[in-house]
Amino acid sequence: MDAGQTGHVFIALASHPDGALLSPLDDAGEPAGEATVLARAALPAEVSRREFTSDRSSKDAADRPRWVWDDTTTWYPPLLAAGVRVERCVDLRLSHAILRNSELTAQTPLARAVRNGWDEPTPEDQAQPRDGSRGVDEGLFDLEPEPGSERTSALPDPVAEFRLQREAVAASDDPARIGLLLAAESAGALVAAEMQFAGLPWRAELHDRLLTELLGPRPKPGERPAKLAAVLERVRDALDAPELNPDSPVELMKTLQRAGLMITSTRSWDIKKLRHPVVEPLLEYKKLARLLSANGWHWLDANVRDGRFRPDYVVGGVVTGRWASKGGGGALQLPKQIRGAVVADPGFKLVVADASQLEPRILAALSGDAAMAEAGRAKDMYAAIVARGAVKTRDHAKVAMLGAMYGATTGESGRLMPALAKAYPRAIGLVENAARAGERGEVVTTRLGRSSPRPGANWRELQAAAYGESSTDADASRARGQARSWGRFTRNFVVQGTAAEWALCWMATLRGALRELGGSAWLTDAPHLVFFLHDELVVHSPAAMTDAVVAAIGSSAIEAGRLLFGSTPVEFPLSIAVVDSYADAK
DNA sequence: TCGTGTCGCGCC
DNA sequence: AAAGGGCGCGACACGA
Repeated sequence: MDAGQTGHVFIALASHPDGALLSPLDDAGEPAGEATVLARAALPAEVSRREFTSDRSSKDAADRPRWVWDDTTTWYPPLLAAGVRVERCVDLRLSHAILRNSELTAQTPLARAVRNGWDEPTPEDQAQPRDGSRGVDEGLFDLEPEPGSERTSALPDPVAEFRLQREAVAASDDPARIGLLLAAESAGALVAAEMQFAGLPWRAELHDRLLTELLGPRPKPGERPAKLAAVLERVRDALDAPELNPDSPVELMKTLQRAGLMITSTRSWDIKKLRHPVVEPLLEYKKLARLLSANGWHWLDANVRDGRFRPDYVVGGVVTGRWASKGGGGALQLPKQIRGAVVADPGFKLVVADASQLEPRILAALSGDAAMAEAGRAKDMYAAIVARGAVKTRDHAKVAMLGAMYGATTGESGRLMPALAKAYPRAIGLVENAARAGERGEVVTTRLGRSSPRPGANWRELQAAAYGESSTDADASRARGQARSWGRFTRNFVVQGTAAEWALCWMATLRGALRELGGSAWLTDAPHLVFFLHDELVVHSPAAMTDAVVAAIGSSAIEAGRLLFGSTPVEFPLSIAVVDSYADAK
């Protein structure tokens, strides 16, 4: 992957009454050839032609096109469905969101412009009744949309926007970093579309078997499965409450209190601390009930088709730059209990890789703390922290590092902080500074230039009021609490956000390597990404090619570290497993 | 009966 | 071993 700074051919795609308008552009977004109009139906063939007439074997990639479009989620799926992949793109909507907020581009015309269509969420996110029905009052002022024009008016001219974006990058405090971030984000958008197209291999019959083992056979609608019902009876007996419905927190809390238990919540973690015969069956009930409602037969029916689970990934859906998912899938929360349903196709393997202790390593590299970076060279960073003598045990090292990144102040984690700060002053100083900035309402920024949002109007009013003459102690206390809370957010933002950048670079680099490995084979016949979970990814690969895939995953991780940090002593080790079933990884 | 808010819990 | 960050979702609670 590269930052797209120089030498590339850009081709903007825009909706047009007759189909699509193709506009060749140069680095600055100025016309670099004649614009042409194509019928939509002719677009895949033309995109394919432009991709393949590029000289793939050349080391100089200057003539490979970079497709410039408003939104990857609207342009790319139809191309994939037509059997056409693209190598690179510029996703203007995602790029705009980054440039609009980044401290690195704050002084540019793009960032200073009034909010416009590019600041709106992607069209799919806008309210649309799920079942297609409309309320009676809706539509009174609706005009009949012209055929094919639904999206045309959604976003302004992509060529003008692209020009503004190139200008903003060039004028930024660090064009290489922000350029890399935009390239990585756009590559992520391509991966997300390709992963949804390919789908995660999912064996419904194995899922059903897992559910049956844990819950009992699939019950009639409205009934509890047998094993869940049995556990429920044990809960009711233990509390002498034959009608109890533990799914109701209110009811459960009252019943527990009636049984003499001092409790103010019904969370498993709180219930675990009680000593009462109900604890064991109740925790068991909660676990099984959760499985049934979140990933039971209903989930299976709704989300798995033709042996594939195809989640909706939302690139940049989290303010820190992590991905989110939407729809009933819950793709980023797949419980370990059901991962046994994810099984490679015949002749294929799953290559599952995750970055070990990613966030503490990111902090070490980001801060340039030589002592922590030294620990960050080790395969087990926490053990290395113990070896330095900062803390006594590996568990302490882990809890202390988590506390440093999340902002723990109390408990064991809080008590360990002074020792950690003494051993690693620069690293801890970095997160402390980020926290103080947040408490003052200021913005913090990741390694590549993604900036945190500013706190909302309520927060600012609360802070201002705390300093007013009529403020009470309660006002001041509440304001302090809110300020610290925002500080914990900005503290975590720099680490989580930079880790997300590392993961994006890792995945984008790997995507390119897998494409090389696949040669002329179509996406799903060659090794291809099928899942991504913050610091973990899964490649579905022909069994004969897994050695090469493992090597590519490793070299991509090294490249990601180099892209973000240049030369750093910190290493980013992976644990990689080649398996048939996802449940067998780790 | 509906939409919205809260809780609890899955993942990192 | 702690209760600190980020999410999405289902179920329940509640008010219109």
